[in-house]
Amino acid sequence: MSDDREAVRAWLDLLGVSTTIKKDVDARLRRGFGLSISRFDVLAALDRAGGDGLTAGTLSGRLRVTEGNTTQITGPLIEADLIRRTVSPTDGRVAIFQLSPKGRRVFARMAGENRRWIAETFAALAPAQIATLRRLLAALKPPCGSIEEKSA
Amino acid sequence: MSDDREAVRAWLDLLGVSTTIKKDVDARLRRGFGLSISRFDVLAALDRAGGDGLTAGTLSGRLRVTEGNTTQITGPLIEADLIRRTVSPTDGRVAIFQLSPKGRRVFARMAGENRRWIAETFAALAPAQIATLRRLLAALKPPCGSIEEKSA
DNA sequence: CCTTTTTCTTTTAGCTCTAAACTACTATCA
DNA sequence: TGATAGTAGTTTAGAGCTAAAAGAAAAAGG
Repeated sequence: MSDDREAVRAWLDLLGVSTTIKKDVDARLRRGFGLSISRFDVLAALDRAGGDGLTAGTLSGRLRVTEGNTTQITGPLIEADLIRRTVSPTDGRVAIFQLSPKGRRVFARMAGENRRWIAETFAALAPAQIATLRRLLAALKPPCGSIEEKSA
Repeated sequence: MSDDREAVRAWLDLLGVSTTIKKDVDARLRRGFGLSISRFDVLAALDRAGGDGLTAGTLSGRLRVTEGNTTQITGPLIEADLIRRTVSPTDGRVAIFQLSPKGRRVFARMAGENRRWIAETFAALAPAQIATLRRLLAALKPPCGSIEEKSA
């Protein structure tokens, strides 16, 4: 009963903190680089995937968004030559997204700044506390865990 | 350095968990009551505020959204007679939003269900762990804290 | 008073996201 | 092969959000 209310409070705290930090990160990325956090996430996923890039479906899975959204969000990034879109040579249905050289450079700068900002935000917690936080969050995660994707 | 990366991982965990839970809550509220989480939040804020309701500005502050968004989100709720909008008798610029009797009934049912769902989600954590989580989140909060509003 | 400034809210344009309909290509199997 | 079924992406309509411009009422200053 009373535990239920504490759970709700924890949920509101969790949502509030993540929303606030997300808005802050988004504002910083826009001011500093003219790119939203959503577009930054695309660059991050492709950078992490390496030179082969990702298919539209896999990219959508990594970003946890629908494929329709991926189509939309990649458009302006292609326009700006930050990423490139090609069709798979082995399957004409499959779109492959890769970072362009310019995209790789831009992402490197963004990622560095972003890491500093996040570190500042989390400086209020000691390393051991961050570890504890991650452990608690992991316990909450199962319902969304284990999303399988094929790479390339 | 390495701490920076741990902070980034913690941030990604935090955002991922809250996004996943939020989507789940939103889907449940839509299926069960035909209202989005955003609209539910409006009802919750007005319920909590009591019979006098809240001004548009205060409501926006509580929901942490812009006033433009409040104007938009309240429209369909007024249409459905879940809330009512009146103009302050003492200041013609001020809009006052209040729960309608129907809105109060609907919110009571929604809140009960919602509390159960949240409790289930957080059942993976013991009460002491939930307390720890809240403490850690509170430490992260300062940048967004202390938003003052006048009620009624 | 009457103008000017300030405050509160709404409107507008645009971004992010989803669900569902649609298109295009591939795989199956008779 | 050639119809049919399945899979990968795109398009579209609409919700939720923001920033900035616009509107309306109140407060301030001469």
